[in-house]
Amino acid sequence: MTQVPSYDPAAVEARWQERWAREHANEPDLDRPERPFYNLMMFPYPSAEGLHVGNMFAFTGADIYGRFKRLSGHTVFEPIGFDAFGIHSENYALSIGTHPGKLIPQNIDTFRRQLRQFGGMFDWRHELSTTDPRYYKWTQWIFLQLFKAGLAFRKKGAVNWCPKDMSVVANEQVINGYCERHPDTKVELRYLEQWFFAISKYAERLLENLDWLDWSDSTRTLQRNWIGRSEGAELVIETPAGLKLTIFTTRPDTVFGATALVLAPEHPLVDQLTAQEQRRAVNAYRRDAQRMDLVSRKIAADKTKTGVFLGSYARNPATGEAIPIWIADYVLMDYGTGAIMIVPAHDKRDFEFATQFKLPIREVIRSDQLLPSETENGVLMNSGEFDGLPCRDAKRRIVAWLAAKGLAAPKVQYRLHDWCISRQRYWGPPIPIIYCDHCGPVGVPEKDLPVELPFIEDFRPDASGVSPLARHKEWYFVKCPQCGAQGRRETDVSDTFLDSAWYYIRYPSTECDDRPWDPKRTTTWLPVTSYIGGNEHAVLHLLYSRFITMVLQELGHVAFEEPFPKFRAHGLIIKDGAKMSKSRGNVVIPDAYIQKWGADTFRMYLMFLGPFQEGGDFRDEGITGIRRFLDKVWQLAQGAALTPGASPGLPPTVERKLHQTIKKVTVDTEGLDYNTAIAAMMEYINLVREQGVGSRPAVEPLLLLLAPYAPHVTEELWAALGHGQSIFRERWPAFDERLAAAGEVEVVVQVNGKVRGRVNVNRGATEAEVVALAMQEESVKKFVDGKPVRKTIYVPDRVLNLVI
RNA sequence: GCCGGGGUGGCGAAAUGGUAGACGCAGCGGACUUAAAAUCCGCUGGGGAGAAAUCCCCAUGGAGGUUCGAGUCCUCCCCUCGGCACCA
Repeated sequence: MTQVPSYDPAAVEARWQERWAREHANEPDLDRPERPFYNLMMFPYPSAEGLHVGNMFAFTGADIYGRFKRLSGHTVFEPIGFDAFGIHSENYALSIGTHPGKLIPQNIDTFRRQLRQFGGMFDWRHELSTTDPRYYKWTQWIFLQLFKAGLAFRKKGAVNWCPKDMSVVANEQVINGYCERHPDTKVELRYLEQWFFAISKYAERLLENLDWLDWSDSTRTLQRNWIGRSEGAELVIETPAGLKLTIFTTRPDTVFGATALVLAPEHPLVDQLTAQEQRRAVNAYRRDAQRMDLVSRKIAADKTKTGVFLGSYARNPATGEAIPIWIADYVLMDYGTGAIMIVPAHDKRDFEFATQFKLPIREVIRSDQLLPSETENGVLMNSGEFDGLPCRDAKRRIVAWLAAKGLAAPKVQYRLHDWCISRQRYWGPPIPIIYCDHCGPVGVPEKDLPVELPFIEDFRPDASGVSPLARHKEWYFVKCPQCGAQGRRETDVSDTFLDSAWYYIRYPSTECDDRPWDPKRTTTWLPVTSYIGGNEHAVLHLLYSRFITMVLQELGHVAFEEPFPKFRAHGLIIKDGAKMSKSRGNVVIPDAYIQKWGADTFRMYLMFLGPFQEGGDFRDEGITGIRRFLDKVWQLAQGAALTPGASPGLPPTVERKLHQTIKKVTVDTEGLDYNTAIAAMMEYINLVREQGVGSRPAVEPLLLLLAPYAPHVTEELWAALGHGQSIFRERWPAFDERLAAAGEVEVVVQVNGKVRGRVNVNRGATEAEVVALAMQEESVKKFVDGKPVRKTIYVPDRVLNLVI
């Protein structure tokens, strides 16, 4: 027997990576695709640490899917790029005393090398970086489109200010009141004028479309919760002095039980509503509330309620009774109208507040539950003509009754806030606006784009609330494009999430310089066919991208309103039971593993760890199992390559297993169930080896099934078997349902639901035949014990249950 | 507090309401070897009976229920991970 060459992953992988690059094997003709398939994965932020295992896990899962689609006859476009602007990069550059403009290109080089090494099917011709002026020129252009449409506007308001980042951060970047990037730093409340995008106008559409998007349920749920739709009513509350206040409630049915009106401390009508003798107390309380950052206010949820009586009264719109007006910091100015009616009997917080300040508690709902009850399943009481009505009906009836008096209107309220995109930092695309004393904020004319980010050495931010760019007068002062007077540039840059909100539209058109994207390419390739990424972006990137796409569609720039009709969330790779993070020091860098085991083994190992869509705990003990499997494949294929002459056909058991395996791997790969697909291939090769069938008909289909998972070694073996062209130009094997079905099956015989025996029958045997056979089995007879069989249940080809 | 996902051998995990634990790791025994590694073969949830082939009982976080039959469906509870959180 001739000796087969041994499997040297490093050599095999280097050879094929070089060849793929040389032959432009992964750069499809985007203008003449066959069944185009846009396979997108979330582009990485090029950190200094390099690609970590979490990235690899995500990219491998997406890459397998892309390669599978390519073998299935699609022209697959699988681009990659770098989300390289942003505070992450800037902070890191600051911490090591370098400039992000120098740091980022180095990091990108590292990422490129790593991305090639793991064997991704990337089309490098279409690589992009958000920091490239050729890219962010169009990010700025998108800002201008929103500005022109009135969807980008300036607003002064309470914003989250991170003292470490020395910048405003979005609501989405605040976690429990702490900065997303500085878990030990509380975010402060500041009142600043900022640029906002009117995403809340799109709340309903963003929510509705979730019903038909083919997305992981987990992601859809996260977005729904984030948008936070509440149905209720706005009620108008009048004061004896004739002032009108609007409150929002989801429980208009409880209005008869409202015993006080409570406003947020910042509410604009507080001054007017405060009686002379309460002025000092009220002002003191307001000052305290102002000083408090958002965090303390949020954390105060478990603390005793605080508040101050304004000394004035309003009328309960239902009863006409005078109810006291208070301010309390548990009422938030940025939700609803900043004012609420309190119904202590049927709301936990209102109950706490009323108890604290000895306000009356009036029950208006009767239910079986203990009080105070927040039930919506009760029946009204103490509510005049509405007594006896179930809550649901009462809601409608009471709103209609008050509406007739001009005191109510149905209202849908969302939790989603407008998107604050201003950042008082350096490392981002400058917001393309010029302030003019005569014309106000004026958009930079499109012909003058990009507004290039100047290279400045002193990019360090300060606590002034003004971007470092403002310190550079030559850049800062500029003529107003409208009237020619001296104007000033906007010195804030935009949020990184704006960069990543449209990169997928740019990818197919990276060559374009006169337009953000080529219309024909865009029609061919978008929306994205399949998007795979992490749920950590469910409410940031994915929501912003949907919003930007909706706006672009409305403005006529693209023809689709949803960018990602199909999205799958992959799981999280954790280490020792915890999320990987630099602070925990448990980040796994893949390079050493790839060096030791090879990219193919590492790819498969990551996919075998657990279900792709659930993730798993990274531990490297199991990796040998994958390597042993690839060694077996190598031995088998090389053996077949060395066997001359015509190959004999497969024995029936192997042939059946082959078709079962093709079926299983096809279905599982399509469903991203990679762990079970790999298990099926292992079962197959175990059988082939046991049966000693090392021939081409046994091996070649296996190589095709394995190719998306282990692209390098399968290319090598495919070539060794004498094929002149890349395995990725071949076709995915088809399975024959009849061959996959066994001729003979084992039917389990149960007596009263317990397994008592097994009989072998031909597939499709009748119930009578199976019963007859079963009754001859000693083990079955023993349990039937001569008693009459009362009932038989037969599941064809699977199980027979005798009930006695 | 609210909304989701989970809880199955020593470990990672599999199971359209139909043989629980496929596949892999680790472990044990054997072959090869001076030896080790690698490789190959066998065993491997717990308990019990038997010389053995085999056979029986128990077992999917806990307690009930539906069903001929439940890891899977229903009710209640416990634990855990993730998201949101004074959102009216």
